Amino acid sequence: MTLDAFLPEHKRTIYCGRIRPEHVGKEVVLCGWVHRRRDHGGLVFVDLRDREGLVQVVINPEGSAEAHAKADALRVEYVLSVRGTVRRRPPGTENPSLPTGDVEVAAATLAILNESRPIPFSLDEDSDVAENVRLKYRYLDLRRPSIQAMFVRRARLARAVREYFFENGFLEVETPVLTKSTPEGARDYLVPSRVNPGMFYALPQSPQLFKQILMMAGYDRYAQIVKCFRDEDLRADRQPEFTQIDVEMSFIDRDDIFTMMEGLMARVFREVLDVTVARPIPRMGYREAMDRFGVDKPDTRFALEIADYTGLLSAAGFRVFSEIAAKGGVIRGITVPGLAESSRSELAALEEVAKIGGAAGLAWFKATDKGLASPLAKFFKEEQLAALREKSGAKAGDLILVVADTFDVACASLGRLRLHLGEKLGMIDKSLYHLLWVTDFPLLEWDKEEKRWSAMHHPFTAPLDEDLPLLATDPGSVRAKAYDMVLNGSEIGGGSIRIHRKDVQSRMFQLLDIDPDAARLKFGFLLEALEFGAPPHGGIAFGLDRLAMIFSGAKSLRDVIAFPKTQKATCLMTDAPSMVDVEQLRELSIRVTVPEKR
RNA sequence: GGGGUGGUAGUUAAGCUGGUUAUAACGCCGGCCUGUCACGCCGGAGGCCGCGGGUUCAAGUCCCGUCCACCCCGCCA
Repeated sequence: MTLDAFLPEHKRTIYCGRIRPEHVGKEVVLCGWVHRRRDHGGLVFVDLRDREGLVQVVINPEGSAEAHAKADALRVEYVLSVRGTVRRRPPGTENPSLPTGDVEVAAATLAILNESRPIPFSLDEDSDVAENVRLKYRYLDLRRPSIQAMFVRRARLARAVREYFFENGFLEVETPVLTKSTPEGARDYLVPSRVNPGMFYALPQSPQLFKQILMMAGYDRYAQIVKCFRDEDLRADRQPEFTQIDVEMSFIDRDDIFTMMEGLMARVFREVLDVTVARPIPRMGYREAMDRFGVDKPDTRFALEIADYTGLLSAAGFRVFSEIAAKGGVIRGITVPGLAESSRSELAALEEVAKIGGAAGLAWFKATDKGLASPLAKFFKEEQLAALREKSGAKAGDLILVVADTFDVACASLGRLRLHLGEKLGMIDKSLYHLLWVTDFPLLEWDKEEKRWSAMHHPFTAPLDEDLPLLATDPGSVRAKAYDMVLNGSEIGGGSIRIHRKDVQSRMFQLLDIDPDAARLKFGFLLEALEFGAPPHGGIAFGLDRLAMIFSGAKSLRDVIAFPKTQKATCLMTDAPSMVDVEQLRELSIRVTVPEKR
């Protein structure tokens, strides 16, 4: 078949999805894809689709014999330009499920600008297609209206962010993508330097050091929407390249960051979702979050909080419990409403959930009219059981689930169990958006494998002033001026007030067991900059992709990234990564040590 | 590195304890059809059952290995 050339008269005058009764009588030119064709032999209906939606085009042999002759060849996803007149649909043929359903376009001329092979999967919204197929033909998947809606929303989000920072006097400064590999943190993506054989750049895990340097350079308020790269294993909410809303400010303390960022949240929630954010956003200490919810990013849309029974259940009775308590462990539990009738297998399933968090087992107590029923009941005194029931607040019909283990394991297991049950029992109101600041994170955490302290946030995070003396005596209990923003149980941002004094920074490196020579080699420029008048400063970075994901109700980051990577960090559309020419490698002074497959 | 789920036509799935020619729906191709909108009606084509090996008279089905996709743990300052 011969295709029509794209002539000036084929240029669009209006989007398909924008046509309304107010356009009745007007001549329009539409450009779009054939979403569906209904050929009645005589009359042909074509649903023409573009970015803004779809509209029904009617091709009548009596109206335009030429257009009708062409219509016979039309297939799904052919690209058309249609000139025609908007008219009201005959009474009784309106389609109320379509925004354009009261009108249709009567085609006068029709240009077939391109044809399409039969598409490998249906673009219908209700068709459920395997993700690997969708990702291979990502350009087709991206045509789906619901996917396009996500990218429209994401673009609106990014625009709101830029406008907010612009209005508040922030400067957008670009930072390098080819930069220096730094120790600590995630694995780097490396880029070989051809002109410096044997040497490598790293792609930034974040522009952390550059934004701090910008503060030292006097740029005061910086914000950038920027790509970051981390070579770690993927998850539904983790991609190797992702986008941060990166922010840094000078001459500020934590409250200034909170206030400014609460303004940002209010702005984007208003612009993207038309939701009002209640300010100030609640704050919770890290320790409280762990105690009450078992995680540092609590979903506060529902209760089901964790209670501590260490004192209560370790005293005499059950030896497993008392031994764990004696070793410094904890005995904690959650009280689940209405689950006392759970079967053996249902309880076993809950135990499996707890085990993912590391728990060795899950104890349970069923609250009845008479008291607490449990295989463990015989190990405890009547008063203990009564006290447990009292403290748990369990009513008849409720189920108390108990984990006894180290603090970390108990938190991980019960936190996971809590989310699992909250979801399963429909305790989460999905229409809610709960924002929360989590503050006072530990400065350091003990790295069991390397047997040394490592920075929980990053090595440039300032300790709380009142905890400074503890640096020498009890580093593990030092809290940091670090904070995360949590939305519905998801970490959407995190930051800190930075160290701006060289002596404190040097002590930090000392604690982290980074010797002065190594520190100079890796961060020499930062340490030196600290000697030339570094202002007090701090900042934060938000995960733009994660925000877009939550705003769209997506289950995976891949849904809100136009060209995402698979779990093995490959791109099914381009087939990246791939082998390169030997000559390319020679130029880069690189030899590959992987044996060739077959 | 580890645990789990899945892989059968272009797509989505069925195929039980191994047993004639591997089913269905949608899509595709041909024909008919002037008010449909998941249009309808008639006819047709379409398969390396992910890949490799094994057990067996016989494997889509059982066993071993492997690849791919997804979820999770570790990892992610």
